[in-house]
Amino acid sequence: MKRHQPLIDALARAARQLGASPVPEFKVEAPRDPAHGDAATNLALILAPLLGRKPRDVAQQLLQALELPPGYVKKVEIAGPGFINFFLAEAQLAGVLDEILAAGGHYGRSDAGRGLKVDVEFVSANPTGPLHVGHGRGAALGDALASLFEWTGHAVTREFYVNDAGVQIDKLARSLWARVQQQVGRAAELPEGGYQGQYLVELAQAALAREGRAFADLPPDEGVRRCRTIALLSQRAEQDEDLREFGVKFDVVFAESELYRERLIERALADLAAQGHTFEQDGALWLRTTAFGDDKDRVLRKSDGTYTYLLPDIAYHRAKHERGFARAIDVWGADHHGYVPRVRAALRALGLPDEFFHAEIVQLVRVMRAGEEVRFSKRTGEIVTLRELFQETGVDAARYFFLMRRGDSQLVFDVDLAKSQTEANPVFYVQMAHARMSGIFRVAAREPDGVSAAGVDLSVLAAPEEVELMNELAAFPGIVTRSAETYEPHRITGYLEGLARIAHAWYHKYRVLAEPEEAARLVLARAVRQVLANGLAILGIRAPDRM
RNA sequence: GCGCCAGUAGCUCAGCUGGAUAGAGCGUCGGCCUCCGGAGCCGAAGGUCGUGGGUUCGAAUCCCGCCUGGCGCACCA
Repeated sequence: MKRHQPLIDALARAARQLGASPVPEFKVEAPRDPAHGDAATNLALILAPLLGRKPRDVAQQLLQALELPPGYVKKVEIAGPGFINFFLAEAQLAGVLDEILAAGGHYGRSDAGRGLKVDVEFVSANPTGPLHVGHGRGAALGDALASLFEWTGHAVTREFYVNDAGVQIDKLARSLWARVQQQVGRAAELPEGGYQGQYLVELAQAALAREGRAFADLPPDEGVRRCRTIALLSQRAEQDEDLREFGVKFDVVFAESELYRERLIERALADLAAQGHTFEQDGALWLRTTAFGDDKDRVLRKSDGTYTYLLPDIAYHRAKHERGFARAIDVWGADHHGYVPRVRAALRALGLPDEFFHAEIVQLVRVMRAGEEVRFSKRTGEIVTLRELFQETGVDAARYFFLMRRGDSQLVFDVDLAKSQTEANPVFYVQMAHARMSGIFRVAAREPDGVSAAGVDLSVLAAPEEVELMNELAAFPGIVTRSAETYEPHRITGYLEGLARIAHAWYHKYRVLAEPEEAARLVLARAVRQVLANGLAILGIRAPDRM
């Protein structure tokens, strides 16, 4: 049942009695300021112009017509321009605690997604080098989004796409071959736009050590071919290991080469052509994406006969649809955002529904250390790798920092703050709140899960901080739903910081153990601990019992 | 030039399917340790919400113009 449903129903009935038919949409929500009660509605403000009366008069009449279940509210008042504020009875407020204890690790889950199959593709880094901090942000965000969809009742697949068939891999292979030659003292130059990172030097040394010096004397074609396999496997293995340690696990790793092997690319091309969406010009084959919302037409097959990247991507997304997904969500870096309209247009051309494809764009990450920006550039070989970052800050802090800003705002990652063990560090602050709640049970020598609300008088939880806590706890399921709907995990971090703040203040001001309110406060402490843990679980961050 | 994203406190950012006095953290200043963890808590100062219009009873939030920054505008990926 939706929160405050009895209130919503009663208000709607009252509105009908005043002659509003149909009843317009109105809100019942928790006011920002606790002094405005536990729930407030703008119904009178909405109704006033329709009824041609002043909002406060309408509010007055609504209250006269309002019939609520007995014992539901403690106090009702008309405030401001015509808001109606409700102060709920303690027993009503405390109902959320029963709910949380009963649901446990499921509190906040919903079936809003009705089992819809969703594919979340993220990271999808080219296998041409180590993962950097930008990939880390994509990894944290994609994983959290996937988790949010699970929490809202979707059937989720986490997917990684490997570009193992493009020209970048050729460059990588030839770069490695050049490094091999250099290792044996030959003057070889990296190819134009090749990969300059130190990791290829190390890989060349490892390859020579394993294959022997004869490896460097292979014919160039054969050597490059071998280098391609060596580089691909080694880069993929390293990326997988980084991701594993970062706490991200993929259900599917899909290789571009599979699209060729399965002839999905030719099929996509043939279907597009058969439907008359392609044309030839200047020796190339074009897709008429302008007919589907793009601002210019795009080349599918270049005049040299090779395909552009767009075509495999079309085939790939269509394959996702054919695999049964109702939604395909791609987490992409900001440098790819211009690519969205043409993919969308192409999928329209193939007749896929518009809501099938969603690209979530992640803006760039700047790393700050000791007040200065740490520069990184893949081209010059100087980079901040994801691994370096999370080894320094810890995985929890890194994930949290990547998630605490909206994806479409640029992120300044303060390494010193992420490492600090103080209240200034939000992830520490939230985890500390969980540890403190756990500490109460440790001192009481009780298992948190053994605490029950049965037979406990929860109406003694009447302190302002306690009312605020219960309202905050009750808001959690709505936050999860909204966060999933808007693709915004940062709503969860913001919520957790708010909940932690109230929890710390409550903990500091009131004792739990050896007080007359002990039984009720233990119930509250368990509920707070549970919701903190659930929120952290969505983000893939540990909820420690002690720090 | 065109497109996307952003511009909110000294700094980093929330708030954006319109709602009450625009919030948090950092930093600054000032309080609080017999007491479940002071690894914490409480308070103060600090804002023309880039800017100019518009819609509305009501705009940080919606619409339009302009300014600034990032990214993108390939027969690259």
